[in-house]
Amino acid sequence: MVTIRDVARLAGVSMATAARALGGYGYASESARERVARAASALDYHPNAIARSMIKGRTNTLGVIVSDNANPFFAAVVRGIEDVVLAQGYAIILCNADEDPTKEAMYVRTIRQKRVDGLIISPSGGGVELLRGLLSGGIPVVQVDRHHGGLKADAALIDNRAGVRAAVEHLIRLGHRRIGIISGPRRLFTGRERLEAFLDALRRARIRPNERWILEGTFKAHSGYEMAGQILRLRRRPSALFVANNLMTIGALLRLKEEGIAIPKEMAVVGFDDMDWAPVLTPPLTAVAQPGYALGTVAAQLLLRRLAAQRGGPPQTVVLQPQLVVRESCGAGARA
Amino acid sequence: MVTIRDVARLAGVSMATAARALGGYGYASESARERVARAASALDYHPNAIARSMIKGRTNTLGVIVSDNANPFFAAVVRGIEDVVLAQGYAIILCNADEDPTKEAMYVRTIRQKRVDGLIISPSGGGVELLRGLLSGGIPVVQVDRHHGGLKADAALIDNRAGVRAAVEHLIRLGHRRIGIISGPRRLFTGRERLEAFLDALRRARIRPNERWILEGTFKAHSGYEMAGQILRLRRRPSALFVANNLMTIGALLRLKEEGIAIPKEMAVVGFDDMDWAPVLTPPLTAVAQPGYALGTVAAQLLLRRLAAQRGGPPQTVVLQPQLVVRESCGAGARA
DNA sequence: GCCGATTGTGATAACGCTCTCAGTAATCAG
DNA sequence: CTGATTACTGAGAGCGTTATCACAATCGGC
Repeated sequence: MVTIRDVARLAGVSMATAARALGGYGYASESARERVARAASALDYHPNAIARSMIKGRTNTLGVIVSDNANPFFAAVVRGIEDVVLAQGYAIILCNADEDPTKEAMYVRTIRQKRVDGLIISPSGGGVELLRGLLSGGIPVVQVDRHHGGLKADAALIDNRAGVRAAVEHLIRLGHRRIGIISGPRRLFTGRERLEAFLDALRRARIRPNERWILEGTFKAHSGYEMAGQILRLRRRPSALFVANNLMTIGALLRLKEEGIAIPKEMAVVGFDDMDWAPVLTPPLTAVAQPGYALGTVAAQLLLRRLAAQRGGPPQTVVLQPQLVVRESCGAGARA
Repeated sequence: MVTIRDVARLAGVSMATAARALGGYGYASESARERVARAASALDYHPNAIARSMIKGRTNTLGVIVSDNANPFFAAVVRGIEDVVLAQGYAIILCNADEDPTKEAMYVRTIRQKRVDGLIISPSGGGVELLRGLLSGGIPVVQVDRHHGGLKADAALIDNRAGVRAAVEHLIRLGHRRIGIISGPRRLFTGRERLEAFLDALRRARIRPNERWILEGTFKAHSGYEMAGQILRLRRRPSALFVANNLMTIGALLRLKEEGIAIPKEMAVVGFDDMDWAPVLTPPLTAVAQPGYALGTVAAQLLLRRLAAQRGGPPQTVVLQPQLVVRESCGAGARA
């Protein structure tokens, strides 16, 4: 690999001068500048960012840890982060932790060793000490989508409660009283929050929740399929079903289809997290749209702000509002 | 940030000994090892991977450049790459080039400056010189999904032609003669290849392609919507439509739905790239399933092989077979 | 009691760059 | 013509590791 020393030699100047000419800082005569540039391109010189990081104390790299990039929601978040951060010259290291605290911890350690300038993480809820370590080591951390109460770090969140409430109230408004839920795992922040909001919404309408209609899934498509099957096997079924994330909604819809259940007549369905394909379903799916891409951009902006103003101020939380997109899977809508 | 020098000082040994104790190489007495370990954890020491890379000449980091991580296909590819590569201790830097040669070039440069150990790229078709530069600089490059003929680098590809042929032959077998296509941009490898394979398949069946039924889209959902609209406006319409990627299929299906076209009766549809939600559509969508995740794992393995055996052998190409998943959107299928 | 091997230790030189500092030559004010 | 300023240059320190040496201490074999 060709170094700045080689460039300097070919250009007939010292390393220092070559560095100044290439880096565009300090003095360098026109002729020196030109000879160095010519030498650099002749040798196909590419500055070593590693060596530069060594001195500058910054890597222009950010860590991003999400649970699963193959989930369209997180893919959108990641995309949002990247778009914002790119303009400031940062690259991102992407990690999929699969909601596994061990894997997450491993990644946090790696990320830290690589001396990223900052970290955006969707915490699984496991050990928070490592993240605290990052913060006290001067590496800003921003939480996305979920947040850990005990961590004094910025967060970009979705108002899950408002989204769930809108969905459930929509069902109630359409006359549903028997409402079931396929929720996420309790150990996950979003899993808990959406379930609690669901129960809250029922309570508010003076509807007593039926335990048999509350099923805890894993946020994976397969579990949506399974849980929907369980609900269908009940003698007394709910008339409406709220599914707490995108993947489980696919599974649930598939099961309902396989069992020949008419939507919304025999079972109304609302999903959490709207997807591109929701309007092409028959009937089009009513869903709570989460602004995933925007969430990523906000998280990135929070991080950039921290990076600009060294360790300034108390943790900040930005909450984005989801939007209930009413289509026809609950009985409402234009062509219902 | 605490360095190995601080650890050494606290443990009462030299830097060299501390490094040996921590790194587990060379000699270090039991007592030294223990004192160093204690000092390290007391100080919350995290080794500086940047400094290590400086010496070792490797960063344990790989570059991944795709067109858009928000596209589920690429998200799956990225996920596949990461899963394989993680086991070998590599982290990945993710870049979205948006099929933009300028952006891609910028990323390749950044990636190179960061001295990644290797690069997996889905090339947009723009300048290939930079990639050649990487290769001649000793940094292995693996192409994924697309490939550039003029680049002597490994590639992991999908057999687009076979996939398209299977889709078109399926339509023909069901009696369709008037078949349209919403293709991808000609400047992209996959765009060209799928269109050519489409024309080939028609030719093989002695069907003369109708130019009005050949529409070039952008591989984005919106263009699927637009192009489907154009087809519907024709006086003489095709009876079947092949859509060359996942996003455009969503757009096209939406348009067909909005215009009240019955699938498959008024228009049969086959999509390229199967998606989780394809079976929940009404009717379930027939599509060519691309093994995106597997493609990522294969690309990663090719890269790891290059990294293990220094610059060994001629470029290798692995071609994965797609699979036509027959459902009911073309008129075939169990419940057609 | 000496030799060679084994075990343990600490200086110190890299890695490739940036940045400070000293020094030279040229320019300019007085 | 002197002293100060400006324009430019190169030597060299240092970022935090690893790797190479030289050297000290211990030990077994004769």
